[in-house]
Amino acid sequence: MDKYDPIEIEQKWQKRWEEEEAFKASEDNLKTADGRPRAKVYLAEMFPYPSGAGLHVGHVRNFTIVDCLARFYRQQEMNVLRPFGYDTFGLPAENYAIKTGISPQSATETNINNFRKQAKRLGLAIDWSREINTSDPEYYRWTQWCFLQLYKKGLAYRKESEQWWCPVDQTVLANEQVEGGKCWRCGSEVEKKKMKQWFFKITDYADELLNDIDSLDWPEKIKTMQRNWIGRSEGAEIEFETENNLKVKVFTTRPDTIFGATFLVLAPEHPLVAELVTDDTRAKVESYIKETQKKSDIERQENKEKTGVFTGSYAINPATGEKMPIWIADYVLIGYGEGAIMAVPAHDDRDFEFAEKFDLPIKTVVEKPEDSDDDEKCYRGEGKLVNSGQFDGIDSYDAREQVVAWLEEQGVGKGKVTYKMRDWLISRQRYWGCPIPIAYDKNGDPHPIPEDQLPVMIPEVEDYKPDNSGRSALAKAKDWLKVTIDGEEMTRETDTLDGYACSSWYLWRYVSPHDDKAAWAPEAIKYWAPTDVYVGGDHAVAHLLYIRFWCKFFADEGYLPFREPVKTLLYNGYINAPDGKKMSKSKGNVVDPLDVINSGYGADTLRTYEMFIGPYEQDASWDTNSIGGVYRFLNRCWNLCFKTDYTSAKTTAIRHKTIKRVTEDFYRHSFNTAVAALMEYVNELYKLGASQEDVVILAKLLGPFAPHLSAEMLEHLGVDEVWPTWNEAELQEDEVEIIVQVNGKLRARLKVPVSDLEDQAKVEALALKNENVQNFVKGTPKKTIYVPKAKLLNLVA
RNA sequence: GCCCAAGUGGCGGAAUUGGUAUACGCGGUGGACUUAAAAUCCGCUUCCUUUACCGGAUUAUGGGUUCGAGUCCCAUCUUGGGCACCA
Repeated sequence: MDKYDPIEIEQKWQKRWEEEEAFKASEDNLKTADGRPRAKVYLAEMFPYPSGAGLHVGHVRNFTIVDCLARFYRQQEMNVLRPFGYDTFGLPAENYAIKTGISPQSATETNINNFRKQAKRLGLAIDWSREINTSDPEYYRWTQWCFLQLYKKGLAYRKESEQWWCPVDQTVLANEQVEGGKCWRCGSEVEKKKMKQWFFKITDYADELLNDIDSLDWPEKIKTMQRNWIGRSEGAEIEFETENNLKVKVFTTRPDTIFGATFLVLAPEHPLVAELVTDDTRAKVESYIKETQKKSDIERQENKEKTGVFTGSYAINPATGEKMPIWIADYVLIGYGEGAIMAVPAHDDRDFEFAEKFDLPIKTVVEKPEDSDDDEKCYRGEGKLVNSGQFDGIDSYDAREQVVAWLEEQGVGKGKVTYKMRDWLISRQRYWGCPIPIAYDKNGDPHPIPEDQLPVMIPEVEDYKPDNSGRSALAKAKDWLKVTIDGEEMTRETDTLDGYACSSWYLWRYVSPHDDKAAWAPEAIKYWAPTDVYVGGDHAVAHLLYIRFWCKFFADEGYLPFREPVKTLLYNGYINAPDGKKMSKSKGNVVDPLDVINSGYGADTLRTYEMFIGPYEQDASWDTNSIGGVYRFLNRCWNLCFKTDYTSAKTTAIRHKTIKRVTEDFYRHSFNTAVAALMEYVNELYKLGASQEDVVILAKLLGPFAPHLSAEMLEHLGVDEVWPTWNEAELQEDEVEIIVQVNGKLRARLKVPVSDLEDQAKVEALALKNENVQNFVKGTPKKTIYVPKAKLLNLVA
């Protein structure tokens, strides 16, 4: 070989790694070759959905981040688990089946084979013996087992309610899957539909899910989104009695303002509306409710002009004894709190707007402090209470607790915490998902499928289309529908589980992927889990909240010895097309990573380029020119090893400096600057000449980014891959450069021997002798600041 | 509307704790090699002034703290993200 040939080198090493099963992980691998203990590290990317289009440059970035870390830790002689799998249930495969008649099972298999082949071309340090696939019965058997554990504890339950329904995908959606009133997958406007559906009771864990966010080493952005999603509000539930002796419960975060509550507002869907409406208001109320139902949720959100009607009934304010008219309005949402509010127009924008429009009384009960610069008509802040009976003069913030205690004494209210987060809707009226392991008896009551009858297999059908009755294509498998439990004939559930259920536990399956006795083996989970570093660029709320929920649940059940599944989360950015737009087939601006490899650049160049493109957490645009620069860099590395005679140049300091920079950059996940440091190192070696030791270090440091080239170089040099260490003492050059500033502006650079660095008098004298420095100082400086650590002298003239 | 993050050359970006702003790469440009081109190698490349040195300006804008500010503080502008009638 007289030229760097990435294709040849990569084929050679990929074949060898495959034959040697080089990245097989074992929990018995506890000691290094020379007997030192190995620490474990468990790394994973968010496993991909294997689409027919194959690998995308975004996958490459995601996988390479994990791979760089995995190889870095391997080279540091740690015991690394770096598995891989496929998230295969979902609509694309099913829609493809409806269109072509090719079964999702078979399409998925084709896609996985293609994906695996492509992933292997990247030279990933994966333990391929642990590959998992969520639509494999060996896997979803345990997804069903997980469901049954939740069911046993009452955390999987069935409830009839209004649900988001996607008319195009013909299935219900979880709240987390509705984005701005549209389906997360197909983008069509969702509707509300009343259906009996399965839920997971994630709200039982709301408090813990919220509190534990603080302790996570996750990006602040994700943590904030999760906090907002859970949306905890502290306040009170207050009961208002109506004139016809009905009780209306409301939720408020401002019980301190109860003396200012002048009317009640109920959501149009509120169950008490029918009883509150009077004969002379009935027509108006009914037409308003009808109008509201017709309006889509998007319209309701967009048009914030307040609308509403009076029911004709009154309630009594328990604090003041005053009569309060009861209204209905669509700005009050049925799904939050009690679906009803006490309106305090003086201190709430929405209530204020409503009161102005419908001419309802506005009563001030919180005094705006004199120094407040709030000039809104309606004061929302804190202040002294007024017009509030025995609470007058108390600060509104302190009054909250006192008012609640007082209401409690009278039996009309109590403190309450409310969350925006709802329970997780998991039923999907689709074929290509994990069947819910439930059957119904003659009365329609649900029974769990016994664990020894798992898995509930997905039946083969001819036609994958859901019918418009709201049932999945599973309903067409007539024989499959029948099941006998305890001698009783029953009918199977035809809904399948939300795909997010399947991905809520896969990180634990990886530790014992072929175990047929348990979802995960207790010893293996204790050794490997939790996941040390998890890398992905999607699912900030849904998936990343669900795995936390399941983790806490299974910890409570004694199956997991930890309560958070992921220690460090790296949230990587997208790679956009060269024009800065999202890559998409329709725009024709997609860069295919396999094309990049096959064009002659090879996987090492692709990997290194994607790590060099910018900070991993930022979006980046593909640059066809820049990748050439990375290829040139790897060429120069190859040349230093295979085409250059070694010299005895003085490179010790730069070599140690480079080891330090690259190592520290890995610890702070600054991959782009680590590559830059290696580039600088190579440039220096080209200038000064390289010793064999210099090239050995280069080969080792290159390992995480360009593993094939690194392996080729190490083999040639006859050394192992063990990560090098640096010596602080070797970092010092003989001579150092001292920056001389006058009034903070750079005026000279002085070369002094290292031994003089701490000698301020000597450095100062030398600086003052400098002609250019004298031009600005003109005599003796007024003041001198010397910072040897920064190699900087500042003279104040 | 509310909350958060970010603004650095022609471009992607670097500067880890307040201490040499513009590392590294792209692009551009000059040279070597070559009959020629590609590839490769060696320079230069923030802007203004200058043959050059020296000098001046510059991290969105305006102020402030400091011997010293891209970094800290205040205000303004712009961009991106999240939330959005959640009582």
